[in-house]
Amino acid sequence: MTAGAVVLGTSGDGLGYARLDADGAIVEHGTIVDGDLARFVAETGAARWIWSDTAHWYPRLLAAGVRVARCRDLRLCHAILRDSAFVGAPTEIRAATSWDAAGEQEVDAAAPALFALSGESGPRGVPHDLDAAVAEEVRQRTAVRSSAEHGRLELLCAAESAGALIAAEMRAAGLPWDVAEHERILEETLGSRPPAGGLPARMAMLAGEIRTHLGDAQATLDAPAKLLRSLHRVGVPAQSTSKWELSRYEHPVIAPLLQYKRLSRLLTANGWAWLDEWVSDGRFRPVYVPAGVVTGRWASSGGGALQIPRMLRQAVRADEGWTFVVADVAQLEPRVLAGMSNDLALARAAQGRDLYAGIVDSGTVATRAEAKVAMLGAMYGATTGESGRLVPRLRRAYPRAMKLVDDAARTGEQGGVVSTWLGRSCPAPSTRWARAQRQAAGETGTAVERDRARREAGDRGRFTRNFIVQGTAAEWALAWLGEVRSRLAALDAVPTSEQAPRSGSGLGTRPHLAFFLHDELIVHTPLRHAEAAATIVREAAASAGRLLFGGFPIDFPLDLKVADTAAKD
DNA sequence: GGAACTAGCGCG
DNA sequence: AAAGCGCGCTAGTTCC
Repeated sequence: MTAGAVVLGTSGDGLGYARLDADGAIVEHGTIVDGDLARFVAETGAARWIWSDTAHWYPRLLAAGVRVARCRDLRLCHAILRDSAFVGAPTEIRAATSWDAAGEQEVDAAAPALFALSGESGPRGVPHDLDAAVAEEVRQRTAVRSSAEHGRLELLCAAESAGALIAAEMRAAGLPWDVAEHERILEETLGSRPPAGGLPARMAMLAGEIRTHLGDAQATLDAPAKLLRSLHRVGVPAQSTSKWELSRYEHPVIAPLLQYKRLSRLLTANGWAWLDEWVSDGRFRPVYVPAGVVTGRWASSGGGALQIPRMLRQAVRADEGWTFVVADVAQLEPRVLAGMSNDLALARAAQGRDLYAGIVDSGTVATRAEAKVAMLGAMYGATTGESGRLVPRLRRAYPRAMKLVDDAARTGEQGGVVSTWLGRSCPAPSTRWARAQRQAAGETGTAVERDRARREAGDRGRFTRNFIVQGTAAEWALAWLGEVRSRLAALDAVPTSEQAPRSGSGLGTRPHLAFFLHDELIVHTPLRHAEAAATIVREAAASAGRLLFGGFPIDFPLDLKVADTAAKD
């Protein structure tokens, strides 16, 4: 049983709390002795903690070894409710306030930014004081209750808040990273580590080869415009230096150049400098930014956590005595689309393992590759090429699903707002966009302006078309993640001898989430709990499907493995 | 000498 | 082949 809802915030010179009843009335309030937040939270026990910004409050709790089961992140929920088309009539939540501020990033638990410790809100940050939090919580409850879709909005706010907890915990725990293995990959691929400023051996060799073919010993390889001119001089009429473009030409310079670009990418994005900066004590600790993407997907800040290249995944290595459960959802977005649109034909094609194979089996297209490119085209708004050619076949086979994305595109083109399944709405178009559309419609502008307006309308249509699907997929993933988190927390702690001390904040006493990337997660688990953790990950996927789509027969099969590395096969 | 920009490529 | 959505990051270039 929970002890209800408790708001935390600064109060006077210190910290205070306020316990709320179901109507949002304060039933008890007080100050937190000595500002000892961690002790207060630990002693209060189970509650739904309501606070301004998880990134502000939670890291210091984790640093003290205190984990909470549930919270309400007022900043994140404010952003959802403020913009949601599911919140009807004008409510206070729509008024411009300091709750519109961006969140705090990174609060390093070991050395917090000054403003993060002071209890004051940061520059242009959300307010952290108790009174403001209580008032905002009441506004949010009113907004949710006033909605005809209060069930969905409540679900979304709960999932979003759970995600905020997870983001902080995953940073605290870190992703186990084998520095020696990473260095082995670097040396094998690039050659031995160069002195500062130099090029690794294999890159230097390739550079020499390329310059020979370019007939210019001084040729610059890292500046696209200059490289393009060098290529033109030796008869390669490329329009850009992108690898797709270059690979179309036959010239002895192409192969070493493409290889050089590949190695250069590894060196600059994930080379030795990256290791030095981002991996310490055997952990990669990125800053996750919940809802950092307009669709509700997470973003990350620093270290490129969401872009770990496949070739480095074998450096993700579990602690001794521990292992990973690595799982991703097969074709999450089209499955979510089937659920949103109530498209039983698409749901039937999705039943079992491979949705694209199901589309082929239905006779809609001939090959799996065609099914994939057609489905991506439908969700992204492809109009040309093979993808654009195949989309009409999907329209015939899955009219309900296709109507949903086509309608979303039309709404967007006309300047309207679309929403995800649980009620996250896309931003309204900019005033500049709207003005350009009005002028084009009134045929007052030049032909160039009208062309531009038409193109921008199409851009926005493709955005809103994709928004509903990508955003709902993000909601499904949050529900999955939240369920995994709470069920892992209920597993028994392992004996001290089997714990992972480097998974900070006491998270190393039992299986914990270690990584999340849109439709994939990694659980770091003691060997003895690996099977239980795998079962939880699977069952949580089914649970997330039911939470969003009730009894609608769409399943969410996982590619799941228990392994010591995160390498993809 | 730094801010704002582009090109290119990694991830889903 | 690139196309059609959403990102972050680095290096180079341009502009103040």
